[in-house]
Amino acid sequence: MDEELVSKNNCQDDNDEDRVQEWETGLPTTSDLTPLSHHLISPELASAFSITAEPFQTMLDVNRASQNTLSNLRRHNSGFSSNNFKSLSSFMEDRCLDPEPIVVDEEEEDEEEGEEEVDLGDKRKIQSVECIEEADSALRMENLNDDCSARALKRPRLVWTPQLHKRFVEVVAHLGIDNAVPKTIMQLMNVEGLTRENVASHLQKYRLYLKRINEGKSSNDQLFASAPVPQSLRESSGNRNLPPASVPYGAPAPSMPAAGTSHGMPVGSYTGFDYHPYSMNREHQGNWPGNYVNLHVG
DNA sequence: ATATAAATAT
DNA sequence: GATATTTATA
Repeated sequence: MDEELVSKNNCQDDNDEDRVQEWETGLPTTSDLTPLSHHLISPELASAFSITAEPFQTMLDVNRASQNTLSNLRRHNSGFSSNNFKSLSSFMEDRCLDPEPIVVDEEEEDEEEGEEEVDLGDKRKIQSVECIEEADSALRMENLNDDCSARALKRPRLVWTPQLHKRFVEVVAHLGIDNAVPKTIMQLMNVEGLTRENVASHLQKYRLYLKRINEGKSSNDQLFASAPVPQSLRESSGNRNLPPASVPYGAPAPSMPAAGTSHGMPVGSYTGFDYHPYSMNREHQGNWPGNYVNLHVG
């Protein structure tokens, strides 16, 4: 008897999904919308009425706001059919022409020590975070540089989406382990907003992962074991072109996580490096907010 | 899983 | 001695 109910619900979901899709297709694309840089009133008028203009918003801000909205929605509808969100997420994925690496504001992570202090005098340097926009940018350039550099200081926690990680792996493979150092990796990944320390941190984990794999091998293999990346992709010296979008990996011994090969999840998702059978990881359920996307590769 | 600090290396 | 990399902690 439950089945009937379930199928009914499914129908309902399908209907909803259709309608949402219909709704989505009717929406204007980003290019149709008023540019973020466009001011609704002229500066003169604004100052005449002592209206202070809102700080310039980049796509990053917009995306972040959208993420917050989504996560809030999700929180308030805990049992809600995730289809709707998937739909929404894909919507964002489709529409955002200026993708950013997904970041997430830390919230539930600050259990210990309630001292976080507002960041002041932070020596964190924003190395030429180009707020790229190939389009007409002459005007906003000035605003952008102020605002971006100022805003970039806070930098929420980076989430290594499958896409990002894939890119990372590709670049590392392309460089070869000798040249794969944080700065170079970062540059070749060419992902806006990605910092060197982001990469360094990830690289540390990745190396540990590689080590684990190689330890599992017989000592005989140990010689070549240092390179679980196909030789076709390895280059010892200069950087040529990046590997073509999807790399045909020859034989990743224990499934390489470059594409999603994890646990029960939909293909394409990625919760970390899966250490084959025995993983020291648990707590794998909760954290996958469903916001992926936004790899912007150059 | 990430970020950051501390220790080294260029 | 600044800047980048690696390692250790938070």
